[in-house]
Amino acid sequence: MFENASGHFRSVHSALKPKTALKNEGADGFRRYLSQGEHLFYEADRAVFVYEVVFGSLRLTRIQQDGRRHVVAFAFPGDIVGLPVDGRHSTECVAVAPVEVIAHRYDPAAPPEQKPGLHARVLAAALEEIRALQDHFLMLGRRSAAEKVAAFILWLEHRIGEGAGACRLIRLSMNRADIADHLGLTPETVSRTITQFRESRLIALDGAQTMLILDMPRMKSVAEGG
Amino acid sequence: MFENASGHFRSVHSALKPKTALKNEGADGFRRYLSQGEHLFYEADRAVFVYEVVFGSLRLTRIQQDGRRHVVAFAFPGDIVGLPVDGRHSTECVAVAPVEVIAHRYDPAAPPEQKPGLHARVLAAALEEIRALQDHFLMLGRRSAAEKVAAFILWLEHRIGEGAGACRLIRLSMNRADIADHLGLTPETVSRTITQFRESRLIALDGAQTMLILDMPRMKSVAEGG
DNA sequence: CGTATGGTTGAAATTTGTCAACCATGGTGG
DNA sequence: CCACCATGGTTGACAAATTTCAACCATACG
Repeated sequence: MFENASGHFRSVHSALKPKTALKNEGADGFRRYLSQGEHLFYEADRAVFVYEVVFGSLRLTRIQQDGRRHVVAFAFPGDIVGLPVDGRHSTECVAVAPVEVIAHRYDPAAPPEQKPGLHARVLAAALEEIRALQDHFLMLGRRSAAEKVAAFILWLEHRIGEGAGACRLIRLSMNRADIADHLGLTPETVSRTITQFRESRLIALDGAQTMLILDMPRMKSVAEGG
Repeated sequence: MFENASGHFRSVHSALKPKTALKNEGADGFRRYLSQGEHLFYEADRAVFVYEVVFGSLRLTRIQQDGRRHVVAFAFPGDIVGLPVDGRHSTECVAVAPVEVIAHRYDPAAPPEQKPGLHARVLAAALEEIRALQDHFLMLGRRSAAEKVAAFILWLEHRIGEGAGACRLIRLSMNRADIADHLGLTPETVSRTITQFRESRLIALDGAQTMLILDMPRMKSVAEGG
């Protein structure tokens, strides 16, 4: 259950900056801290704020009538999430790891002169997100499971990869089901594909969440269907 | 070949409004006319204008290194295409039917006060496009070919459907390969699926490009995996 | 009327999904 | 401090769906 998440991150940060978060509630640029599993917002919520991710990982999800879920995107530090469509959020947003965001009160209908800096950033974020979504299409379109998973690993590496000697280290904050719902695969297929990558020494794993890319060039070639 | 497209639409419009198109070249709000197969812009072109579609159908495509193609979107009257990312077009844009657009000189970095109306419209278009792309994800994610094609037909109906007695008429301006590359399927699978729909009296066809939806409720239920 | 393009159909092969069982890990409670 | 349990992850065998490759048909245009 989400509710019993350890919360140690949250307590740390809440302890450090609780007054900021509380006293600025409703104002501009205040911070919010989420522990794993907590919602930042829900689909169809009235959108009052946009959020700048400072720390952690978020998952943006849309759910269909029949219950099927689609993970539209993952967000990492530097991203802006919560762009409104017709004044509402078009996805739900959940922390998949402890998160810190800055909330900015934002109304796309308001005159841009009012907050020129924020307005420009939101527009840039929107245009950038369009490209990211288009990139994601190339990932979902007629591609094999191996190509999809390799492309996803490379994208993650690009966003949150850490150096590790000659290799690159990725800490996966999302689980296999999240990845599957992002790539249009089943968790079983994702798992099998990762196993194949491990058996062919493309990657190494330490537990399920820590991945080491052993051979970047080959990973790139797999992602491109080589 | 694109080059030998009939051009009769173009000639009509060029004959009617050639001076407007020419004398306003470089200015704001001038019109452009394209015949089938002509490019409005190419991927990675420097983006100087955004285009408001007045008439016709456009196809937005991204191409991968290995030559595989993805149809990111189709655009119809009322849409705005050509939103820049980092000052460049992120897709190529081709007319799949004769097209009329209004070109607006647009620089996202310019102060919004300069063209408040256009700026607001572009932002709204960007936010709307994000939702449309997210919707499209639900279409590409783990869904059967029948669900994808049905959802696409319903979307087309919503955008360009015409009344036809109790039924709804759609004039498909794109070919089967375009649809396939949009849905992440092969042209053969698209064709087979449409044939099934016809055989089960969900739709009727007049040639390959004119489709009549005979049973909207059932079409909706197929799109949702019913 | 012939040709080219796009569309359709068929049969076989491949991939992925499904269902089920099993394993690993980490947090909880004894 | 250790055992247990729950969750998520992995693996296997089978079924289902889609792709592939090939041939054939229809339509529009020269």
